[in-house]
Amino acid sequence: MTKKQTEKAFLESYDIHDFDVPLTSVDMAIFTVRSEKLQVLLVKRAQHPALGQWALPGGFIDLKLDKTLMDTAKRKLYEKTGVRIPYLEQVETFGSQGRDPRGWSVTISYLALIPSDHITLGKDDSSEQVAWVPVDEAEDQYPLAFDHNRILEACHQRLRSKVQYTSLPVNLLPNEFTLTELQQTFELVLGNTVEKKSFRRRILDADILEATGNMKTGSNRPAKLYRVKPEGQSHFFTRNIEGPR
Amino acid sequence: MTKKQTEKAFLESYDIHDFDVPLTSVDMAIFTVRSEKLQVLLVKRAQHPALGQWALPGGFIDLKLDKTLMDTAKRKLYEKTGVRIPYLEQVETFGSQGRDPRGWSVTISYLALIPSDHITLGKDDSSEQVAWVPVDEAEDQYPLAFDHNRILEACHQRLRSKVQYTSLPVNLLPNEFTLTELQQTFELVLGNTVEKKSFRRRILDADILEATGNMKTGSNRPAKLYRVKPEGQSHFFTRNIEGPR
DNA sequence: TGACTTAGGGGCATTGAGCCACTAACATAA
DNA sequence: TTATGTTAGTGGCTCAATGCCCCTAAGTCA
Repeated sequence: MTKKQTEKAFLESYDIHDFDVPLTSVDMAIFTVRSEKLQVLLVKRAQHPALGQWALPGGFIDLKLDKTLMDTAKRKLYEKTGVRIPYLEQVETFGSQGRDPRGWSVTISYLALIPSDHITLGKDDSSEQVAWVPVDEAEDQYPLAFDHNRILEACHQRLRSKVQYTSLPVNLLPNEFTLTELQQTFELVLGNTVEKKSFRRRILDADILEATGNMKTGSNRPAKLYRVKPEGQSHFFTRNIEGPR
Repeated sequence: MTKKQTEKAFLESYDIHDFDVPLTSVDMAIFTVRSEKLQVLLVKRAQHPALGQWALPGGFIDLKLDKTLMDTAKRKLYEKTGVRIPYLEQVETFGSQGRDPRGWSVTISYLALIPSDHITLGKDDSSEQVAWVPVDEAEDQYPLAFDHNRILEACHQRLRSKVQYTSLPVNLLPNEFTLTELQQTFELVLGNTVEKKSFRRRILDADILEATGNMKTGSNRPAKLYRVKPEGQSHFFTRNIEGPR
């Protein structure tokens, strides 16, 4: 018997149902900016366990539909928001004996950023109650299901941390935006102010934006409109931005 | 019937064996410095699938023994190296339909750093063949089992990236070390040279080391010995280090 | 036409890193 | 005892990026 035949025989006799394995799911923190606040999407659980509690959207891997974990995340995001191509990044995997009453479970958490003008709730047929909640409120005033408060904090922390040295917040804005809007979005995510000149120098030197020539009009000098260059999605800067002391 | 009773009933009737779930495991890249090279621990698989191929150490979660994913990682690390308290960090979770011939599978990867003087191979009773391999060789010349080449690259990349702005490499050295040894370790991990003065300024300004007063003797000026301050395990710097142009 | 508001940039001060050369402290050999 | 070689450790200049302040630009509106 060759080694290959042996492996084939092994695989034929293998059945995962014979083993004790953890439950494995995907949960995600979907962020956007609404009413000048960083907000996160929550769903009210329509099923046991934790029925009726607020939770991060998520669910099990569909072994038929999904080819990768990212597929599961994309599917969930689309079901909840109707957004197909957002910024999506894996954050951290939580797994323990007690985090789900059903037993040993593992959840892979994802961070999603979607533009504020792309929100179309209710594509989902699960008839779950869905709400956008300011992140600070969600962290401090909502007792989320399972360990979702911890997951949310991990995602929020990752977001804040990456904003220090990347251009991530462009994914929270519509296609076209002004530098002032971009700066305000940075400030929202960072939670502190940013020095205007340093910010503009940094963004423009990074060469990730292109002006669209149009102007945004108001009762003052119009601002140039920019959009992200095709390959400029996630640029890394060299230093931090800090506000005035 | 109250809500709580309903949940209890739900949990009693719940059986994970009724569902299709992915296989879930933990794999890890254990790094150390040997012969002035960054090396990684590989094991030769003693079981199907991929029997006889080199792979990263890892295995399934023991739902009885392990309370968290970190426990699984610690247990595996101890089995292979005899090290109990290393630097251990979760890196990335890989999950897909095809990465394991047994079917849909998920693996949570961990990065471990152990001091070069703590290595005691063979605590394991699995009688697997175990080897330290220079990382570059492992990546380029070893066709690892499953998607372990990709996992190794992710861990290696995470390590290199974090060395840019943290003091991680102290975990690759014995308790006491000289600044020159520390610099050499940084250079090994980074793959390029580091400017001496800048390096020392940065490390000492960070205030994460304390001199032990002793000196290391040689045929030249003795170097001060340092050790990591109790709470200085993983300091974050503000900027990058770069070698001469 | 002047007041008001936000966009955008000029230019200097400050800070931290790169760099090189210099001194310090040992062993060893003449 | 002294010269020599080697590595440890530092002083101090240069350069580049950022912080900071304030000026100008370009609109609306009364």
